[in-house]
Amino acid sequence: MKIKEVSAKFNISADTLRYWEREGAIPPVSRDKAGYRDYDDEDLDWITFAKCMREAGVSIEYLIEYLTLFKQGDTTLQARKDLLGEQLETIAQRLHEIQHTYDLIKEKTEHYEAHVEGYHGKLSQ
Amino acid sequence: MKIKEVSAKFNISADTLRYWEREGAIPPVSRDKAGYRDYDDEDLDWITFAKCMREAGVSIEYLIEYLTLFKQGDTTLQARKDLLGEQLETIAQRLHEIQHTYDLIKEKTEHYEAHVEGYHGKLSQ
DNA sequence: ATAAACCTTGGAGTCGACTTCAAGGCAAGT
DNA sequence: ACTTGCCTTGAAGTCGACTCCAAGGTTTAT
Repeated sequence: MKIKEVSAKFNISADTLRYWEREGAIPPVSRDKAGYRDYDDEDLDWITFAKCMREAGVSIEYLIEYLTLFKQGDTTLQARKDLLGEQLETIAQRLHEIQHTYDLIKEKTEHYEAHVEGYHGKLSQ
Repeated sequence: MKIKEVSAKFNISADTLRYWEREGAIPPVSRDKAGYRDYDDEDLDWITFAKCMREAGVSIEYLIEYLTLFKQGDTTLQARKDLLGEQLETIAQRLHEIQHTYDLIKEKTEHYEAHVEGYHGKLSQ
């Protein structure tokens, strides 16, 4: 799979895909005879993972750290688990913050609902 | 309330508080005779709001837009409600993304749990 | 065989959100 | 009066995460 297709499939710019790879947030993608990136299923799995993590606000640095451990093999299983656990904590916290804000805005919009109606009422009387 | 206290209370740097005000993400704070910022309850409410929103990933630009409408008075009630509704949408989406990532990592850590145990098992036998 | 549409790399540029700096004013304690 | 600590402003600097650019190679269609 070439970079443009991957870009379309994940809705991530080709530049970003190259950037992630350059930085070491995903493993190096193998190239075809022309020197073009040719993504295999494993590469796509890494992109899925990276995309999820980035969407949840996890930094590139963390991804690099995780991949670095991963490349070092089985002896880093515990370290990787710890790293993920740490992220899980952070994400859970973020989740609650956002939930909190969601509730606040929800309430605020309902408040507005009442006010705007009141305002319309005034206008129509 | 002086800037340092506010900074401590909200755990937001004084620089950031000044930055938000300068940008128009919160209303101008009145000054005492010395020219120092003196935050009143309303100011604190705005900071609470801004902090919540920022934590949920809402941009400074949005806050400026909201405050701009707010300053224009009651005629912008509907516009403000719309703006908040829009944000609510975005935040709900973000919430789901993060929830999704949370589940994924949770699963992954459990997976690791098994593997690490397996690994320990191998070692201890 | 030539153009159009891909791809490559290295490096520079951008953007949002701070953060730091420089130069200086006020204020409370000794 | 002097030091220490907090405050002010405007401007410049930083940082993370892209995003764009230049120069050039490949592939596909005409």
